[in-house]
Amino acid sequence: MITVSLPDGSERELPAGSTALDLAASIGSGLKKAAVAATVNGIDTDLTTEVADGDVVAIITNNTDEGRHVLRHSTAHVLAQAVTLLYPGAKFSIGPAIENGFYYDFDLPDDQTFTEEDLGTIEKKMKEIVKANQPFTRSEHSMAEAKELFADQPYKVEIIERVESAGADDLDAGEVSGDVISAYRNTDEFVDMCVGPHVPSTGKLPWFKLQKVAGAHWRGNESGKMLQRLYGTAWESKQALADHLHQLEEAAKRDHRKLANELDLLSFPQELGGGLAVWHPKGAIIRKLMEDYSRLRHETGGYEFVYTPHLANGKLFETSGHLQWYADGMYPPMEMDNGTYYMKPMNCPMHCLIFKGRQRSYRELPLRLFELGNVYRYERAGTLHGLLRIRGFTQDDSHIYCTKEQLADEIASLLDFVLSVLRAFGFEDFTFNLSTKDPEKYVGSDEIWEEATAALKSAIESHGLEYQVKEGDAAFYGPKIDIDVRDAIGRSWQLSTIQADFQLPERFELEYVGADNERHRPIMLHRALFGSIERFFGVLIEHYAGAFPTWLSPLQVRVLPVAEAHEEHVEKVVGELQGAGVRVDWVKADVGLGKRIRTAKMEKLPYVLVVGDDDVAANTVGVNLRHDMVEEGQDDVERDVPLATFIERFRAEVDNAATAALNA
RNA sequence: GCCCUCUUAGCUCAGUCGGUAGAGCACAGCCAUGGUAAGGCUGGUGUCGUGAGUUCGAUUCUCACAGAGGGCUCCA
Repeated sequence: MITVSLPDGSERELPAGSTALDLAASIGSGLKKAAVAATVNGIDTDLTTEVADGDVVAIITNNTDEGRHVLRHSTAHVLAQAVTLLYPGAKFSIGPAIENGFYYDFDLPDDQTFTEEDLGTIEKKMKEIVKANQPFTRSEHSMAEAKELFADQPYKVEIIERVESAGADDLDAGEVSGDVISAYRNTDEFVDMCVGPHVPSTGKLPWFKLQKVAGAHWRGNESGKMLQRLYGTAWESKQALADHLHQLEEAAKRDHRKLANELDLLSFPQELGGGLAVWHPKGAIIRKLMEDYSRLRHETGGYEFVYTPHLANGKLFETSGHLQWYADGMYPPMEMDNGTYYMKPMNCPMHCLIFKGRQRSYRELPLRLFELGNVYRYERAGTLHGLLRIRGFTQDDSHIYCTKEQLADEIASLLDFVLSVLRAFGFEDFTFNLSTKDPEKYVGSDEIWEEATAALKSAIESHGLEYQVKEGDAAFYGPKIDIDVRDAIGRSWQLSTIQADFQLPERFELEYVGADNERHRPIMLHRALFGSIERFFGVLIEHYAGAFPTWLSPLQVRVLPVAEAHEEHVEKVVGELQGAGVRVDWVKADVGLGKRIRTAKMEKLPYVLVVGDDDVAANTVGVNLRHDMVEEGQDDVERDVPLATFIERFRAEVDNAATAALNA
């Protein structure tokens, strides 16, 4: 007998030669069923591994993140086997588990490609493999043996050779670890190189679904061969799979492109060109509110407003360096009789010209220039994505020129500012990323990088905020803080950015006169809170699922007369609401009330007021709230509310939202 | 830019194995005058993304281009 200890500290006796799976079975049949792998003395391993006397063993179950990772990875092997059966000669490269699922990259013979229809066939073949309950059998090999074993899988051989030459990287990590190559065999024909662990057999993997076919460059390199990637999702139970698929459907319903169209907010006319939007009246109301709010905050926040043109002489972008580094991302030149002009991809060079417009004193610093600046970037066709990646957009852009000594304070107050603005739009959950110097690509002295990075860091820390450091992720011109927000359904979006810049002040030879009467070079901060108005609006649509809070709703109230006889009175009600600053309309009673209510609901209006005989008599309204505004246990309809009472409540709600936003 | 897919009425989509097209919603007219999520009847609606090729004939097949979707790469 041997004795192993469990994570809770308890010990268990088992016959010698027992496996981790035997241990699970000895604890309970439920555990045996849920077990997918084990951790023995801190190392993840297969359930079929024998445990030894004194081992510390934890069973990994399928309803944990770790367990799902194992079953997703195992499902990827099933996918690879199915593809090799259906497409003889198919080469497979890598197939890791990812968040919520897995993928596998293939290179099909004779330039064959997968289409969406093939997914069904492949899925069917995978189900057969699951039904056959094939074992995952681990074996270990020397490099030479492994190359022999995978002789007809060139991508695997390439990985082995990279390991041999000690050049393996993160991309290879799922395939190989250490000097010994491990492989998992399902059948006589199918074996895949993999570090494991895996489930004991394919029968453990029934709850998966193939989702999409995509292209992917070999080794994530744009010049690498284009492989065919299949994505799938896999879960521990039928319910978990169904829940996940349901969640995806819910997310799809929030898609800002779909909602922008349905709610008539904006569109991307084909005639306009890719990645360019036109804002319709309803979208424009929201945009104007966002801009008004932003301007108000900047006005009270110590910023000076500037305006700069949409295009500029190319010489400006030579000075700024944009033409040197980002010409590909700019709209092509316009040759004029007095020079070559470009659409501006950024506002900073022009703000630098304003700084440089006259001699500056340290007494003016920090100088904060603000502009809602329209910029144009020729994003590559394949990267466009609704409002989230667009070619013409508006930055709530500011450039702050300050002294080295002012940097830390400036950044700290910026963080307060950013958070308060984001909170006004309903975001509560933030993640901070500090990007540090890329040792391969940077300008400026090491000292100034260190100082600025320390300033950014201490600003975050002094706010008691959690953050992640992204080593080497900074732009070449300075370190930065990016702020991700979490939306209503838990997705994360990068919005705000605060970037130090040591480059542009040099290139534009910006100077101020210090207290010492000497000339000094200022430090420049770039920062955007929304990031771009367009992108922020896209995220906002998805965050609220199109049901904007009342203060942002394009139309806040709709009044519905029950019958024609009430229309005259309704016009008076509407007039009174308009007088109270409500964005309101009304609809004639020539279709059924139920139908008109339904239409208003589909338009996601916060308030629908119904006016009938009683209301005309008593100057009241029936108040119908949008679903998400109804509080727990409250009825969504309240009858006989005096109009004055409704207006009072409405003003309290909207004014609160606006003032709360301002005071946040 | 690269791989796969797609583009038909205002919207969502069906369809034509090559003979110029349909549904629901929306819209218009008439009827119904109705207190909280689709009242009834009738009707109109299309350069079938753009251009070229093959063909007696192309919305359908081929190619190019544009736009979109899913990915890869990229994102100052």
